[in-house]
Formats: sequence, structure tokens, C-alpha cells
Amino acid sequence: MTKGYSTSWGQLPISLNQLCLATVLRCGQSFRWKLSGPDEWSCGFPDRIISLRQNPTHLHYRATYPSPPSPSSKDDTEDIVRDYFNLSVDLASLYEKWSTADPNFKKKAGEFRGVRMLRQDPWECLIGFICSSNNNISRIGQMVDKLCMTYGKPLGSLTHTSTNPPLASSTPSTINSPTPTQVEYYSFPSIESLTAPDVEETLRKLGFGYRAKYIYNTACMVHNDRPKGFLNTLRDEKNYKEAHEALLEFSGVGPKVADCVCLMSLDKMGAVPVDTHVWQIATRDYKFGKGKHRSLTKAVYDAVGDHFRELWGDTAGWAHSVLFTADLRTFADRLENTKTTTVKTKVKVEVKEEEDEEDSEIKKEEIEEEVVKKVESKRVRKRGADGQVKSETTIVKVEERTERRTRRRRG
DNA sequence: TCGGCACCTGATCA
DNA sequence: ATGATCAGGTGCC
Repeated sequence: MTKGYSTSWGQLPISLNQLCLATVLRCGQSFRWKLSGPDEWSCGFPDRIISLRQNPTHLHYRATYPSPPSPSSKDDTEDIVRDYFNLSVDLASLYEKWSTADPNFKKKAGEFRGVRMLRQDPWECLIGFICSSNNNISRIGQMVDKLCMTYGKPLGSLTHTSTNPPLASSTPSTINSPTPTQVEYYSFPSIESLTAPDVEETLRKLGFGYRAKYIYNTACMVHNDRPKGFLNTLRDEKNYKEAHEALLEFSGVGPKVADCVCLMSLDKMGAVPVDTHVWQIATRDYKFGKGKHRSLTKAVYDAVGDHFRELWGDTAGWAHSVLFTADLRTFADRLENTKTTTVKTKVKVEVKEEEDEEDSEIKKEEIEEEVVKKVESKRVRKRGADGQVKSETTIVKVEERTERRTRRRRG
């Protein structure tokens, strides 16, 4: 059984428009939440495991402690949950505001209600996003897990099942119990624990690659060269720009990671992290990627953020997350067996006069255009509550884009 | 200020 | 089967 001392389930009234748990916990803000049941998510916090479930009207929460809490102590898990999910922010009215300001937002956001920003611990957020560079979400999660297992504090274990016991524990379920497994939970490592001399070597052995040095260096900088509680002071005592600058000092932290930390842990709602996805959105839907800003330089990075802040206002970072999430393919809850085939067709090869006035050196540009058809077929299996496959269909999605190859010649 | 390249690793695709 | 490319970038020249 579960090793630990679980409180009973509490609940907060909240609609799916305000919070969509399954989306928010998997859209790449935090990399640590695990599916502990078919509709139950759990994560290690500093002194307890917190487990969550959601139905259309309520968010359910409970804590599991490694040792029995003293009878007199009041359980503050509800406060932690309210804070972690930024529940004082009315998301529905923000969606209305962004939709009014931007037709593209209105179009895209319809399917993705309840995407809100978490309010994470700044230290955890910083290290998590240092891991994210040149990396994919799945591996980032694995790396953060290894980090916690190696340097975090064990918090006990939960029994993971593919079926949930009922919330109001009436009957001990003897039926429907396919292969439950024990999963250990850990806290996120302290700053000091990542300053140990062996950290870089250990993390390299664990597959962190060049990020091992970044993590170790950053831990040392925060621990040795900054006042105690420094990262938390960036929340209240510094504005967005100041906090951003302060974060850039750390090893492995560039503008994108700094913005992630500002947005997801430091209450800077206007910070817009521009990564490859957001850059794709900006070029596809907001006319970036041409002329002056062809590639994502620092100046263009700032221009993209400024554009979205003008469009969506001082909560642009929250809005950006909705579109980012809408663009993520990774809503693979019931999606399995994705097959992608790419068909390239050479359409035309021509020589054009260079239109770009920015670089007068170049008179001519050969442009080859190819239409690239990406055919993505997904086998979708819908499972019932018992885990049985109820139906199976294949969705075929065709993406078409034009690729341009340019060869520059001097006239 | 801009472009180019190296950097760890594992998955995916041609 | 094996090489190229990509994945929520950063640092350095």
C-alpha cells in the first residue's frame, strides 16, 4: 500500500474554463507531475506529495506526508494549491479580453480553455528550464526526475493504478485492480545540494550532457554569490526587466529561459518566452520571419515579445501560453501510433530580383520552392474506465507548407 | 549587432 | 542499417 500518511480529499469549486488540469500539468510548465491514476496527478512538494483530481465543478486535492502530521497542526495544502495555480486570477475574463483584441487568439483558443500559468518555486523553475535547452519535453521530464531521485528528499510512495478508487472511500475496491505499482516521490533538490563537488560529474553520467555544468555553476552562483532568498526577492522587489536581467547572469540562462522563469515563477505576466514553437507561431500567424527579422536574433526576440505585449497587454505571457499549448502536438492522452510521412514536390525553380532592400550587396537570389506535404496518421484508441479499448479510429492530418531554398549571387 | 558553430543525448526519419 | 535532423537554447567567436 501507500507508504505515507494521506489526508482526506478536500475540494475547491472551479470550472474547466478556469483550469484544465490535464492540459496545464502537461503543457511544459512543470516537468514533474505524474499520472498516479487515470485521472489523478501527483507531484512532490518540499514536505509532502500533493495529489489532484478534477471534475467539471471542482478541483480535488490531498496531501500525503512521509510521517504522521501532529494532530494539532492545521493542514495548509489548500493554500499551497491556491497559490500554485494562481487561483486568484480570473482566467475567463482574460480570455475574453485577449479574444477581443486578437481574432487569431479567438479562433485558436476555443479548443483550449483553462490554460493558466502556474506559480512555481523560482529555484525549481530555473533549474528545470536550464534543462530544457535544445531538448524535448519528454527528456526534460526524465532529467528532472533523475535530479530529484539523486539529490531530492524522499517523501514516500504512492500506489499508481490505472483505475481510481472512489473519492468518497465507501467500498474497498477488490475488482478492477490491474497491476498497481509503487512509485517513490521526492522533493526538488535544495540549492545547496546541487553545489556538492560531484554534481557536474554525476549529472553527466545521468545523461544531462552539457547542462550538467550549467546546473552546477548556477547552483554555486545562487548559493555563494547571492543573498539568501535572492530568487524569491525577484518576485516582489524587482520588475520584469530587472528580474530578467538578473537571471541572465546565471550559467545556461539566456533570454528564453529567463522569460520562462519570470513568467512561470516570478509573477511577471507580460514575459513572453520565444522558443522555436512561439517563433513558428509568430512567423505563421503574425507576419514575422520576413525582411528585417528573418531569423530569431536578440533584437527580433525582443520585437516578438513587444508585439505580443502590444496586442494582448500586460498579461501577454499568459495569452502566449494558450497559443503555445494549442500548437503542441503532445496531447497524446489517447493518441497512439503516430505515423508521419513527408512528400516533397518540387514546384518551381526561378530566379527573382532581390526585393529586400536591407542588403543592397545582393542583387539576385535564386529561389527554389518545394511544397512539402506532411501526412500524419494517428491511431486513436478510446479506452473506457476499465482500460479496455472501446473504439479505434484513424485520424489523418495533412500539413502543407512551402519550403524555400535560396542561393545568393552577387550581381 | 549579427551570423555561425559547438555542445550532450535520444528519438525519429530518409 | 546508418547518417541527418530535431528537440521549448546558450555561450563564444
